[in-house]
Amino acid sequence: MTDRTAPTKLKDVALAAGVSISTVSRVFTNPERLSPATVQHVREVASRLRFSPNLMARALITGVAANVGLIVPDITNPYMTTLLKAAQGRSRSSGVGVLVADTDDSAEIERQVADQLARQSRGLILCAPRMSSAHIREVAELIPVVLINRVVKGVPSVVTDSEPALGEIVERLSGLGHHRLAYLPGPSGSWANRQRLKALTERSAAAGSELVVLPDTVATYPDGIAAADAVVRSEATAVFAFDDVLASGLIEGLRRQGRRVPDDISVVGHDDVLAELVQPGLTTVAGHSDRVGRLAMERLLDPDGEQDREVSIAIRATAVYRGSTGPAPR
Amino acid sequence: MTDRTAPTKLKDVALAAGVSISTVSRVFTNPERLSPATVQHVREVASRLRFSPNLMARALITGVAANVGLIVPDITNPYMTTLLKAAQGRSRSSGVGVLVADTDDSAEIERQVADQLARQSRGLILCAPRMSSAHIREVAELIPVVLINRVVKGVPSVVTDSEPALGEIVERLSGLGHHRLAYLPGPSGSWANRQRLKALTERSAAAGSELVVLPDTVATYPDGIAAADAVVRSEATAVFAFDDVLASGLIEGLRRQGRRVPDDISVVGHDDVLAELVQPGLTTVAGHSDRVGRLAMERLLDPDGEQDREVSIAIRATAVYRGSTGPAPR
DNA sequence: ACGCTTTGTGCAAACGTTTGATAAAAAGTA
DNA sequence: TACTTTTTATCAAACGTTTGCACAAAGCGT
Repeated sequence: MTDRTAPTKLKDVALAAGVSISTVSRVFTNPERLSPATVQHVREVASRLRFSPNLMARALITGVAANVGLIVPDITNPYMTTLLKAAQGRSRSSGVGVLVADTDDSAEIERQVADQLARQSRGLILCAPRMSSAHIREVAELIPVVLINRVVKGVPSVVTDSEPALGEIVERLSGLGHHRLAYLPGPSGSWANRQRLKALTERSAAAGSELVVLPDTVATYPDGIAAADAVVRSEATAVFAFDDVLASGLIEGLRRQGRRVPDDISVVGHDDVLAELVQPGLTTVAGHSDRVGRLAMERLLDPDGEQDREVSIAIRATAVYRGSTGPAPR
Repeated sequence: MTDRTAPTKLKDVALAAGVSISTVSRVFTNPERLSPATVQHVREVASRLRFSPNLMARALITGVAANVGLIVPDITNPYMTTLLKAAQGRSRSSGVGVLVADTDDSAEIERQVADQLARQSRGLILCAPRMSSAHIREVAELIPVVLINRVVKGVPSVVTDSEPALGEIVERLSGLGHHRLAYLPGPSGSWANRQRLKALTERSAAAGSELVVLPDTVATYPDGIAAADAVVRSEATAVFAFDDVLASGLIEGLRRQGRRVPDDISVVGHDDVLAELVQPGLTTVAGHSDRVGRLAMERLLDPDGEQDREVSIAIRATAVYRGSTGPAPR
C-alpha cells in the first residue's frame, strides 16, 4: 500500500560523486588506501544521499554476518534480561545487532534455534543448560560460541563463580546459629545448579553444618510457593534457593504457612536481580549478569583477544545481605 | 584456531542430486512446479547433506530480510520482556528471527537503531515513546512498522486500552470511600502516560472524585521510593502509579515513611507484571503484553491481513484486584 | 632522460541465492 | 505420424557488496 522508496546503493553514490563503485566501497572499508581528497568528497556525497551499506550484501561476500545470536532458556528471567541489556549495549557501539531467541526451557528448541541462528550470526552467546555437550561442540565448530554459566571442554565460556560468596554466607549464618541448612534446587540438569549444590555441600561441611537437599524444581515463582511445605518439613533454619525468583516464591509460601522470614527461617536467593522488590529484601548472591553479558559480547567481538588462552572466564559473585536472613530461632 | 567447515550450498546439493541449481532452489520455494519424483529425491539428498539455505543470499535477491526488529526503551522492564517473549514465540514458527534493540530511554538512540535495524529487517515492532512522530512516519515509509502503545496517523499500531479498567477501579475505590485520588505519572512525553492521565481525569470526574497529579517520573523503582513523600503530602487516599515497578517502589517508600498499604493508603499499578511478587499484592491493570506482542508480530508477518482496515488495534486491559487496595481510612 | 617505486583508481569476478525466459521431453489430439 | 499442448528442468541474469589484480599518474634518485 505505502510505496517504499528504494534505498540508495553504492552505485548511486559512485555516480553522484563521479568515481567508481569500488572507490566508494573503499571509502568505508579501506579509507587509508585512498587520497584524503576523494575520501572527503565521497563521504559528503554519501551522507547527502543518506547512504548506508546493505548489510546483507556485505555479509554475503565477506562471509561474516552483521549480527550476534543470543540464546536463552527464558528471557522473562531478570537475570537474562540484564545480561541481554548489557550485551546489546556493548554490541551497539560496534554496529552489530543482537538476535534473541527464547527456547522456552526446551532442549529441542535449543537445538533448533541454535542451528537456525548459527547460519546468520557472526557468533553465538549460548545459554543452553539443557542441550547436550556434544551438540554444543557441534555448533561451536560451525561458528564462534561463548557459553554462559556452563563449561564444555574446548568451548569458550563465561560463568559466575558463586562458590566464595555462598561459602561466606554459610559461615556468616553459622555464626548466627544456623547449623541445619537446606538447598532448594533449580533445574536438575543445569550446570549452575550442580555448581551451587557442590559449593554448598563443601562449604557447609567445612562450617560444620548439615545440608539437606530438597526436591528439584524448575525455579519458577509457583515452584517456590509450593516448596514451602518441604522446606518447613526439613526443619532447616536457613534455606538457599537456586534463584531469586524461586526464593521470592518461597518467602510467599512460607508467609502463607504462617512462618515469618527471617524470624522463623532465613532465606537466601541467587542473582540479586529482584532482591529489592520483595519484602523483606533478599539476602542473595550477586551474579553481576551485566558484567557477564558485556564480557561474553566482548569475547565474541574481539577477533582473538585471549580467546583460547583461558577458555573459561569466571566472574566472582559477591554476597549481599538484606533482611531475609537473621539469627537462628530460639 | 578451530577450523570451521564451510556450510553446504545449493550447488553441492545440485551436484549430489544430479540436477541443476535452479531445480534445487525451486524444491524449497516452488515445489509445485516440479515433478513429485524430483522433489522427493532432492529433499532426501538435501537433508542428507544437512543443507539449509543461506538466508543472507536469499534476502539479498528477494529484497525481504529474514528478521524483524523489535525496539524497546528498556528491555529490563517486565512488560517488555513478556512482550518480547510472546512476539518471538510467534515468529519462531515462521522461521523469522527477532533483532532486539534496547534504546536506554534515549530518543537519540531510538532514531539511531531504528535506522540501523530498518535496513536489515522485514519489519519493525517499534516501542519508541520518545521518537518524534515525523521520524516514525519516515521509518514507516522505509519498512513496515507496527507501533506499540502509541498511535501515529497512518502507521499501524497495537495499543492497550486501559480506560475501561481504570474507570472501573476508580468507581470501585469511590465505593470504598476514596474521593481524593492521585496519579503518579511516568515519562512525560509518553503516549501511554497521556492516555492514562486522560482516562483517570475523566473517570474520576465522572465518579465525583478529585484527582491530583504528582510530578513526572521516569518510572523506575527508586523514582517510586522517592515519590512517597509527594504522595503523602497530596493527602490522597489512593494513588494510581504509571507502572507496576513505580508502584512497587512507591509501596516501599511509603513503608519507610511508616504508612501502611492499604490501611493508610491504597496503591494501584499498571501492567500486571510483577504484581504477585510484591507484598501486598498489587491491584493493577492487566495490560496483557503477551497478547500485544503476539498480535504485533502477526500483523507484521501477515502480508496484508487487514493491515490498513483499522490501523490501530486496541487490546482491552482488565482490572485485577489484590491486597494493595482497600477501604479509605477513617 | 630513464627506469623504479609509490600512490590512487578502476575492472571484473565472486558471494549464494531467486526467477523469468527458454529449451527439451512427455503427453494428448487428429 | 505429425502437430499442438502441457509438463519439467536448465540457462543466465540479477541482488549490492568486497577485493585481487591491473594500470595510469606522479615522485624520485641517478
